[in-house]
Amino acid sequence: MHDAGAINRYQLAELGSLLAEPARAAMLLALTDGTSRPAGELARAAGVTPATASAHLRRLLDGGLLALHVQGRHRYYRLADDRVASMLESLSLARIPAHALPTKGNAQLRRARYCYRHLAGELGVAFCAALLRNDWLRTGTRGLQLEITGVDALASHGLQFVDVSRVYGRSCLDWTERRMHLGGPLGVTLTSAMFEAGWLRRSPRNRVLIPSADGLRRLSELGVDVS
Amino acid sequence: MHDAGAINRYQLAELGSLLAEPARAAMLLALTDGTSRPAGELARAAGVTPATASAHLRRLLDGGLLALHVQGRHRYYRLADDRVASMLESLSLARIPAHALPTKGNAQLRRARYCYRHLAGELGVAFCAALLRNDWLRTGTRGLQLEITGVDALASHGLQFVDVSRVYGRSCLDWTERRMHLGGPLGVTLTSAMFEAGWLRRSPRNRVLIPSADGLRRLSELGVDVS
DNA sequence: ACGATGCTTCGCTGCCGCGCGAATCGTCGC
DNA sequence: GCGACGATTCGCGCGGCAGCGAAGCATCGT
Repeated sequence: MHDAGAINRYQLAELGSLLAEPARAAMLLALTDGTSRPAGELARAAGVTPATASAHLRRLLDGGLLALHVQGRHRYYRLADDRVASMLESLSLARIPAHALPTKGNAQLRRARYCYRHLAGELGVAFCAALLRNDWLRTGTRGLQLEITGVDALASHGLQFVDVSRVYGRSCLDWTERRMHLGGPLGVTLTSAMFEAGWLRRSPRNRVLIPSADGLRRLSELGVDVS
Repeated sequence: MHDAGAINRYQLAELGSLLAEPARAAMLLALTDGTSRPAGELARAAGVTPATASAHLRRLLDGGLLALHVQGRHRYYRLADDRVASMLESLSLARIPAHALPTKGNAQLRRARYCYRHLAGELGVAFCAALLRNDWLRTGTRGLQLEITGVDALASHGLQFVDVSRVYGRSCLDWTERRMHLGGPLGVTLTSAMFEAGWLRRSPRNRVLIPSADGLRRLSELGVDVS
């Protein structure tokens, strides 16, 4: 008996074999932005025929890495949950030499981007830091939790969202910043609220998030370093 | 050109195939405590002949997951760096159902354990939280950094260590706590200092770390919640 | 110098699984 | 209903690789 809760060799090997095929890896990477995509599109993304893709998708589904949503004759696949997403992010990080991280270019992507439906990048890190600095976010037993004071502060600056007293966040390591930001259900909730408040909008082409002038002003008022 | 810094499908698949074999997975898991082990021992741990183990170890070495230290006729393998270790930790986390995480039993292991040569578990999380709460730890551009005030505070409570002005830490997600603690070179340095100060000692059998009464008192004085 | 020990390399066998085309199932549009 | 379309299942060929035993190489002990 050793390390209850720890993964065993067979579970790790099973997980590895799910990643071990370039076609499956491509599918997973195509889904890291949190979108749901039909099987045919994933087949094209992976560069294999629909028949082959179907077999791969079945394995990923059985392996618990994907979730399925059936709509008419389409079958939409997405990452099973945000733990799978952050696993993929951390794997990405693991394979990149540390000195290569602060990439030139891609300034927009470094600035603010979508990381499985929550805000990441410099702005995401700064937002999370501000929440912590003001004691609006605390680490409870079940994850990161927004304090009442935080809810009030965000609301007073025009950010409206549902009751988050039972919504928990997770710390998510950022692959460009190598610093923590707010993920999990709480991160998704707050990011969605920013969309609705017009603070942020998505780029149609990639994972870049574009803050509005109003959004930046509001964030700045909340103590977020938007420089 | 997309997502500079992100892993591509072939890199992810290569990484996956390294994990995909139970024998290799067993070897990696046997090394997650940060030890170096000779090839023969790893062969026994994996349940394969030395010949087979040698081939596996070569692949892991070429893949950048292991490092090698030759001493006489022994060849000692260890995890290449702590990014590999935290990658393995995050993979473990990904495969464990959320509701199963707060495991009964293994109280000692949940309490404090070795995570690739730094302190993890409840005590690790609480220690990191205290550092952040007192503004002794800040997130600089190159990683987590200890402030002068933090160095002084720790020193005044009897913790002695080398100059850490250029030693950076990384946030490391904990698989029992699901919360951040301090890893990376800085985490290793501080944990080593705790060993030398007699605050902690290792269990000979597993990854459990046992705090001394004096260590708990010192940590408590530093604002760490040791309850 | 000699055998014992730890580890690697070589040659071989067997098996797993990827990829495709063809066929099948289910749904949508007319 | 009927064909068109998305997706899955089936059967087959082929490549890669895990596993072992035997042999080779380096080092330690005496």
